Amino acid sequence: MEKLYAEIIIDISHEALDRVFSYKVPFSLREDIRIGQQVTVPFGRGNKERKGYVVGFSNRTDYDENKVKEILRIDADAVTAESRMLNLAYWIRENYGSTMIQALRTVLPVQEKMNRRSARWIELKIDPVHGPALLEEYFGKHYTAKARLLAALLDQNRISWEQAAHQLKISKSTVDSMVKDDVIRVVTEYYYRNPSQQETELEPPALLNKEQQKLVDEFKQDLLREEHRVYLLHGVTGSGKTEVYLAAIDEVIKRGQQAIVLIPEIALTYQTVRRFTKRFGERVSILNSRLSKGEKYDQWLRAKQGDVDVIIGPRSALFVPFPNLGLIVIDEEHEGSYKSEQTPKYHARETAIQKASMEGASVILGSATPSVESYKHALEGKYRLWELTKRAQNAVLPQVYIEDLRAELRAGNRSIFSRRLRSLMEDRLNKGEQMMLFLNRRGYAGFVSCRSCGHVMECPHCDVSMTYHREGVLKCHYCGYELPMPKTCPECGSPYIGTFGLGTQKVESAIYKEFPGVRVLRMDMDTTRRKHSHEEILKAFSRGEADILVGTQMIVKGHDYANVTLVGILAADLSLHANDYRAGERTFQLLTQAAGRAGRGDKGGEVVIQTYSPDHYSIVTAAAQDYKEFYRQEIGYRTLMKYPPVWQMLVIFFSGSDEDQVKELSGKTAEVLKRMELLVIGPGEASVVRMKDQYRRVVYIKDADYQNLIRAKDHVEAWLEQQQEKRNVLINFDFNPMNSY
DNA sequence: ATTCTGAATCGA
DNA sequence: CGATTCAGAATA
Repeated sequence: MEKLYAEIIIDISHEALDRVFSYKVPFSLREDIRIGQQVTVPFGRGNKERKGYVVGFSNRTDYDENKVKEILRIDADAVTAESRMLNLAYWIRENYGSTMIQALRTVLPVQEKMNRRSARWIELKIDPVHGPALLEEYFGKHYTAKARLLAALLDQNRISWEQAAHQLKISKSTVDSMVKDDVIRVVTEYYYRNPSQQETELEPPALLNKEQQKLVDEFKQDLLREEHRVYLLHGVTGSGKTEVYLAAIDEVIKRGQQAIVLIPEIALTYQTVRRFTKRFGERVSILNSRLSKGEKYDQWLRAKQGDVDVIIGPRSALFVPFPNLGLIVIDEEHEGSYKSEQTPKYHARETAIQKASMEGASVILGSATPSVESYKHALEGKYRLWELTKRAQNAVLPQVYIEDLRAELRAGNRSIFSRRLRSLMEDRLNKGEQMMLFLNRRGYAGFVSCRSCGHVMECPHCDVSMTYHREGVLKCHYCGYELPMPKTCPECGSPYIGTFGLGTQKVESAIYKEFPGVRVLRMDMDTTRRKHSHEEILKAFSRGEADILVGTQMIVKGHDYANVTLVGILAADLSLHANDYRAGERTFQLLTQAAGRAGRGDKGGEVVIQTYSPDHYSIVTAAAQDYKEFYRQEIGYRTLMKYPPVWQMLVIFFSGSDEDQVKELSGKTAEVLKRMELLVIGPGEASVVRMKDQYRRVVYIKDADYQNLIRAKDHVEAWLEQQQEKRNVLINFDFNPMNSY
């Protein structure tokens, strides 16, 4: 096609500009211009220079030809989005609701080309046999600098530029002169900045057990037949899922293809990367948000040029431009962090499956507690279900006790530890074994209220109760606002103002009080704010510097400690009564994982789950480590309540500083939707009515068909466009949300 | 998102 | 009557 006109997306995120604009391609650029390139174009009345992306070409235009402007230039130092990335961006925009430019920015994790790092070396160009003669000549002429360099080069055949300059005191003019005489040459070698920097020796692959081997064989068969499926690998903790990933990746690499490994949290990168480098050596790389721009660009380039086979990283690593992608592995696929918090709110699992189908690659989803979504797909045959039932290295399941906190209270036990937990803790302290106590709330106490009038201290910006921290401050966990703890009630002046509920800080104090002399480490958002504090605390614990590790959910992820033989979950109900439909699932996952921390060595372990709802199916099935029964109960609840994955759900979220405007717009939107014969709930207040001084309202839509929800989103977007009055209300779409609103 | 335009309002 | 402000329109 003649490239007379280019279709350009302008780099401005606004719905009104979220379409293509035609520009003339000047003759001088016709040879070089490509789809996906970043270009600079004049835009608007002032012909202000703007960046844009080429998304297509045409030899005619529907627009008034006299008004069509010319592309100014191609931005050579920008990264190009290949057409497959553009296609994926279109898909993300369609399925999650965003502007094209937001979707493009998502699939282009690296935006800008960085200078390559290089090293310069000086090498001998003449045959070394002529060296001594030349050296004589230099000495004769008192060319001392040249002689020094030549002598050094005869000794070791290459010398770095830095070494020559600093140690041998050779100036650039000396080098230039010798290069001119064809005695030496200067070579420039480019290298990649390497963020992983792990010197690990290669290890032979571990022998697979029968179960694992069967799955890997099946994977091989499918590859041979060019069948690219999605596999759900359901394996109990310690059943060797990673071995299966490694073997599958090995197969893909043998075919000359590459693999992406997604992991839920940056904190786990180090451990994971080490296992992969032990198997695949240098050809493994990482990509995450903590890398510098230069490091990111280099990893991106290595992948693009086929210099790495495996890339490991969180959600965003999905968009690495491998030339021939063969496999995407998603470890701990149930994790909420795979869903983006920013627009477009894409889910990495769904997006990975889409990407894989576009590029002819396979997907392996792995988890000990699969998401209800994935398990449903697996049972329906949409995914291939793989199961690993045997724990490796003869490890045994821990003994789990459920302790009813109501019964404790009736028996006169007012401590935060049940009688059983307390006696087991004493036992472990006597034996010198370690334990972990888990509580899903940081701070000292839940909330602060007045015993006389019932007034609860709330954040002035957020309509949530504030949390007491031991330093005598009240903190808002939503916006970070802090207040000194008042001496008297600000409402009635009564001095009887006090703390209620339980936080990790209070647990720590309670341990010191009930077990004097015990060594405790606490790990939560407040103690891990510094960059490596997370790893430092865990390392200190594994070195045995504490008897008890107290923490929020961050302590239950990964990390095996042979000496931990007791895990206490102090209040399992905290996550159970969160007001969203995933609360039961999250509780099950949390408890299963926490229980999995006990007895990773050969000592066997015990787990105590303290709860006010000992009969709840999430708790009972987690204690029994019975995923299938949990799924049966959970899917029943989801079916009954028309929740995902049985039905599909779209949340439209409104927020703004003017409460009336937010109310009006959300109300009107709901009316528009109700006319579409959709199941519309709301508008209602968000669970946090006001956050950072912004009023928040939500409308929920449910439908059996996801496509209908996309249609609803498109309809609302079009309708909003028509609304004339100036909008000061922010509107967000979230499909099948992971967190509550 | 940003800029330009023309109408409405303001101050003398 | 010119200056200033503001809503609205257009962006190729």
